[in-house]
Order: sequence, then C-alpha cells, then structure tokens
Amino acid sequence: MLVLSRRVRPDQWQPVGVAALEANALDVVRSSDNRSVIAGPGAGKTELLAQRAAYLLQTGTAPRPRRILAISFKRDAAVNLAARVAQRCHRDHAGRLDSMTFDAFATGLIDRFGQALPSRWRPTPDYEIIFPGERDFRDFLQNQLGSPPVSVGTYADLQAIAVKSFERRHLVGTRLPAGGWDSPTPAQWAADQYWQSSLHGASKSYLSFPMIGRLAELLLRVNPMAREALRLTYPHLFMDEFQDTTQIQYDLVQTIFMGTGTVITAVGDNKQQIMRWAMAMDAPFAAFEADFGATRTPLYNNYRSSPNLVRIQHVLAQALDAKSAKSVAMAAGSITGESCAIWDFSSAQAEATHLAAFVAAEMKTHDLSPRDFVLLVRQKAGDYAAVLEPAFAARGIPLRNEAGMVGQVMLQELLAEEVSELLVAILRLAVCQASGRYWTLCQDSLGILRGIAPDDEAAQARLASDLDSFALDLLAAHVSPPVGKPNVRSVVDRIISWIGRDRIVAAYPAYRQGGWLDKVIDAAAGHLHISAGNGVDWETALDTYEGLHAIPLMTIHKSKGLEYHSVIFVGLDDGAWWSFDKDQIEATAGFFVAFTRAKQRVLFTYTAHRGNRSKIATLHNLLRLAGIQTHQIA
DNA sequence: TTTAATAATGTTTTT
DNA sequence: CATTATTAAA
Repeated sequence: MLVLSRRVRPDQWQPVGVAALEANALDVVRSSDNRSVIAGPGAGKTELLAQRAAYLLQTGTAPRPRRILAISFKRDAAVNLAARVAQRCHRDHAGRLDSMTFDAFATGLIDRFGQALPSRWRPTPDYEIIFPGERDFRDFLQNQLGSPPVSVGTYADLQAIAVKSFERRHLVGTRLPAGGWDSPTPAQWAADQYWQSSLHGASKSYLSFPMIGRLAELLLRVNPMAREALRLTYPHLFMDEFQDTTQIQYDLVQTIFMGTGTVITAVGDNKQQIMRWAMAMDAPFAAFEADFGATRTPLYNNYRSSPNLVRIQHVLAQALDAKSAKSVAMAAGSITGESCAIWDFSSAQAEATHLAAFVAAEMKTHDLSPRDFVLLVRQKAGDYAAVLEPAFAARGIPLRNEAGMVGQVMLQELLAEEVSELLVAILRLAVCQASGRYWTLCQDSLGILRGIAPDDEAAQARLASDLDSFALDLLAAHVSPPVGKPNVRSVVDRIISWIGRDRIVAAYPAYRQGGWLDKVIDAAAGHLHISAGNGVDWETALDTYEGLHAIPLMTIHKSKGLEYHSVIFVGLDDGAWWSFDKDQIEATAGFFVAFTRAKQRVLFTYTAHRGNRSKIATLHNLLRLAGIQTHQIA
C-alpha cells in the first residue's frame, strides 16, 4: 500500500487501499461543508471516514498542528477507525487523528479543565466514575431526599417524580444552569440535590458518564478559552453511529462547534437505531441538518451482502422507512442453495442438535471456520447457550457466549482490554513457533508503555532485547501451561510485574479508576486457567482464550457493526420478542440489524415451544413478502 | 422458616 | 411473555 508523508494536491488525491468509492462517498471525502451521511449496512461508513481522514491529512487540508477529532460510540469502533487510518497514512499523519469514544472525550475535558468549573459544579480532582442503576435513583428519591422548601413544593410532589425517567429527564435531561436553577420545579430540585451530593457529598465526587458529559458541556459553555482551543485544534469532526447520539453528546458538540468553521461529518443509519430506549435522540440527523445546515448525502452501495440478501434487506428496510432507497449489491453471492429460510423445529433440543450438525457439515464442505458463523438471539444469551453449547460441543465445535462472565468482567470486554491483549501477545511471543506478528505488537505496545519514540532506534533495540530475554525465561520456566489456578495466576502476575503495573496505570486512564485493573487481571487469569484445562499445549490454550475456533453466540445489540458469512438467528417467536408491541419500529430495527450482519446467508429458527408467532406476525409477513420459505425440520 | 403474592427484569455503552 | 427477585403473609 502506498503510504505518503509528502503532501498531495487535492485534485490528485486518490482513495487509499480500496479499488473505488461510489460517487457520493468520494464527494463526502472531499467535502468542505457539514454532511449527514445516511448509509445502510455494509456501505462502508467507517471506510468513508478513514478515507476522509487520509484525504484531509495527506492533502494538507488539515495541516499541522491542527488535528481531526473522531467521536465514536463504542471503543472498538474508535480503535477500528484509528487502525484503518494508521494503515493508510504515514505515521506523522495518522498521529493527528484523535479517534476516541464520546465518554473518553468528555472525561478528558473534565480531567484537563474541570477545576475551572464554577464551584457549585466543580468535581474533586480525584472524582470517581460510577454506574448508578435504577435502584440507586429509587433509593435516592425515596429515602435520601429531605423535605423540599415550601417554594418548591411538597413531599408529595417529590414522591410523584417517576423513578424510571428521573435520570434521563431531570438529572441529565437538559443543559446545566451555570448558577443553579432559579425557581426549580420539584424534579429540578431533586436533580440538584442529587448533583450536589454527588459532587460535594463526600471527600471525593462520584459521577456517572452522562453526568460527566453534562459537566463537560457546561465547562465549555462558561469557558471561552477552552472552547476556542478546541475549535482551533479541530477544524474537522467526525461522528460515527450518529443515529445513536444522545442529547448530551449533541449538546456538547453544539456548544463547542456550532457556528464555527469546524466541518462536521456525521455518519449513521436511521434504520439501525436500536438504542432509543438508552437515551438516543429521536431524530438526530434532522436536528443536525437543521442546526448545522448539514447536507444529507446518502450512500447506495452495499459491499457486504450477496445480491439476494440485499434484495431481502430492501423489503425489511421499506418497513422501517417507506422512502428507503434500493442498495446496489457489490459483493457476489456464493451460496448455491437457499440463502435465507425459516427453520421450524419440534423442540429446542432438536433445534440445537440440527444446527450443530448443519454448521459442522457446512464447515467441512465449504471450508468455513466457526468464526464465519454467528448465533444471534434477542436476549438472555446465557439461556440459549445452555441448550446450544452441549450440542455444538458434541460436534467438536466450542460455543462461546460473548456476553458470558469471567469473574467480574464480560468475556467480550476482557478480550478488548489492553492488559489482556498484551498478556496474550507476550505469551504467544514466548511460547509459539511463528511469532513474527506478535513481535511487532509487543514492541509497539511496550514502546508506548515505556514512552519510547518510534524513531528512537537505540531505545527500541534495548526494548527488543529486554523482551527477547524475558520471553526466553518465560518459555524455559513454562514449557506447557501451568496446572492449577494459583500457578496460572503467578504466570500472569509475573508478566504484569515485568511490564510494570505503574506503567500500565499511567498509560491507560481507565485503570486509574477503582479496582478495574485488578478485576481485569483476575478475569484474565481465570479465563486463561479455564482455557488451559485438560493439559493442552500453549497454542491451544491461547487459541481457546481468544476463542479463535469457537462459534460466537450473542445478542443482536452486541452484533452491531460486525459481519459474518452466515447468521443463524435463534428464536423468531413471540417469547423472545415479547416487547415487540412496545416499540415496533425499534424492534424491527433490531430485526434489520440482525439480518444485515450476514454476508451470504441468514437462517431463522422457530419452535412452538418458545412461543407463538402472532405478536411478531409483521416480521413473518415481511419475510414471506420477500419470498422466504418456512421448512419443517424435525 | 416456608409459602404465596407481587414486582422487576429482559436489549447497553462508557475511564 | 417467562423467569427470577423481593416482599408479605402464614
């Protein structure tokens, strides 16, 4: 791949590392005005942002020392975008993209400028991040509130505040008034009580992420210097998964950038809005277009799914948005038989047995790996895993519930943790034969941890020899994985202490909070212990740790942004979709997300045992409309 | 202490 | 809707 550090003229710039972009995508890449890019699944939204970053950096449209800010919703999306830009651009360019999650951005602002907040809103410098639930708010509203002043209302007024919506409507529902509420309603008074006790009620402040977001917005509203600094630093802002933007995020962006020269590119898909119940805005694109004068630019290509799946997707898309445009399928189909069907089983047991046999056979005849398949469920993944896991195990396919807990950490989360990744990389490096790519990975991460500049050759060489001798010692001491939990733990501890606990804490802010680092280390050790069971060798243990040969099982929500050769959706029944009537649009969007993860094939399973199909008749009707058959299997 | 009635939970991200 | 957690009554 061509990686330039030299500046390119805008009219000579070419997309990097891809064959071509569709016309609208190229238009957005080169745009100099605010854009709302509405693009369906597989349209290459992240790729578009990566190309735009490359364009801005390589053509000098965002010249040093100016930077690009990319805000994502999830950590993996932020990491993914940064990785793509790093792949396409010279290090000097890629280093000027700040790709982070919204919460990391807001927390960074509070850490840097938080002490400049007016005293009533100022958190302690050592504030702790907490994750309050509905219980906490109920407890607060019912037990911790005294009587309100007469001017505010009565005790009964306070009791009338709905616990369910207290956080979203009152606590973080609107911008914070810098000087407090003048004549508060009972709910505002209660919210202020909560704020003040969180900020000043103990020796340190305790804040949730939504609260940090609100404080960050206030901070920049009352602090023109900080605001100006951000505007100057970032002439370009990217916002990913914009359909899931919350009012808090939107208000912060508005306070910083509205009416300035910063060019904003927002990408997302209304049809994939499945987070409305978790504070996402109703119509973020419409608001963005109205407030920022953004131009809507749709994308039409679908690079993910086969033509037949794209055709069916369009039927589903029309149920969500009658005006939805037809996508152009760019990927070829590879399935000779049916690429979509509903399978009707007599029992959950029959379903499990048949699916396991099917996946095993497909793997064999079409040279697919368990990772080419995904088992999707609507909710309660653990319950489904309990039935499916033994059936797949009987066929020699490990099944892995991505939402399963190892200690106090979710499996999917653990594997994304820096500490866990480093641990695996160092072990692979030490114990595996062909460990070339782990070398670079270790060298890069450890270089960052030790604060070594990439071009400091002497220091890099010293690190390399350090790493080499540590790896040799490790292998000499443990030719095969240690047996017993305490022994596994001591290997993990040895690696962590070699890397340097203080270095880890210094490099990754998340590990400064509470006992998160210990929880992750505990979970990593626990998971490694389980993965190394049955006296397997290191390579097998580490493969199991990473789930390389396991079929993943997860909820629709967890699958967002991922893609698989074959999607098997288990449970197209009223039981799983009990809440279908509560918000049909959102439920259908979830169904759409599940369907559109597939590149080649989607299978739905049904068993009368789990429920009827009357409540979700709409979904079945849509599939029938698209010509999908139901087969009685067993 | 056991049993029955009632309520809550489910889908989530984030340092 | 189905299952689990909590509370009230026996």
